[in-house]
Amino acid sequence: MKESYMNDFKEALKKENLKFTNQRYSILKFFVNNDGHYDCDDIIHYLTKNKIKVSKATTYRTLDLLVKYNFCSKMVLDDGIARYENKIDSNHHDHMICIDTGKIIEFISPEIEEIQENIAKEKGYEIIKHVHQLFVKKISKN
Amino acid sequence: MKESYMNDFKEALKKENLKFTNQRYSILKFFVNNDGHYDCDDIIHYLTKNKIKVSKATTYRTLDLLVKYNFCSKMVLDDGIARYENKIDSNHHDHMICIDTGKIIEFISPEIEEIQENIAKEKGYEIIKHVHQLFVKKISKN
DNA sequence: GTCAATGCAAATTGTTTGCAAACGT
DNA sequence: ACGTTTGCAAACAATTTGCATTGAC
Repeated sequence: MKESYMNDFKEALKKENLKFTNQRYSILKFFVNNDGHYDCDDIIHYLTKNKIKVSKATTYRTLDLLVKYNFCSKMVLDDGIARYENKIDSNHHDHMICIDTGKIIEFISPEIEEIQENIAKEKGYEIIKHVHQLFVKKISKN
Repeated sequence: MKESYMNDFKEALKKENLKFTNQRYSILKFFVNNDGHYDCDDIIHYLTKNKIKVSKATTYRTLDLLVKYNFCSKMVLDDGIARYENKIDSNHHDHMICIDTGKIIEFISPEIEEIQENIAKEKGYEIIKHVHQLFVKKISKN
């Protein structure tokens, strides 16, 4: 299970008629090794620090591919910056974002998942993906 | 109730030491008269058609103000474009977005609202705002 | 008349694209 | 050797900002 993503990745590349390159591989591995939410620059800085040369252009092009094949997911907050996170062997979850610290906490609620499925179904739709973010503040103890 | 937003608006302006101008007023009125989700250009086109001159700069500056004082809300989808909608005397709701047509359907679920409140509370947080979007596709009848 | 608001155009920022050089097969 | 990928720099698009002019009070 730990290695199967490599085969999946190679299959995805084949399906798109793309070649296996060090940059593509390194970006994929970045997500396997790093849990959390990163923007394009985060990824480039990390890879550069690890002596892997990769440009913005290639990073964005690869991220699109990874999103398309469900290796990671994209989210855009109100600041307009796209952030990406690992989706490989990580279960689905949603996000609580602390508006003071920026800390991101993951949560999952099967009840909510079920209710929203039903809401969509009632209107004649099926859910392809969803975004559920709670912007929160620590409760003060006063 | 229909007019109270004007007083609220004037109070907000006073609180920010800002003047009541035709541009600010017109953008506020735009939201009162138009239900739906609009980006900056939509608003400018509408106002221009109605013989009101307003620039991008002013529109963005005013939208920030309206969001800050809860006259409207901002949402940014994966395309990175900010869309705004009326929040005055319109009840809270979330969004289903058809990925084929772009159509936006509103929904509300008190159960979900309650569950998410509890999730936040359990982690010691209170919800300031939230984003809940279902990206959907029409169910085909095959 | 004073100081803030506006509109314009320039600047900024995140992302995308065209193209010559480098790389995978 | 071939066609693809890369990195760079230029192009783009949404948003923000600086500044001279206009407008609210």
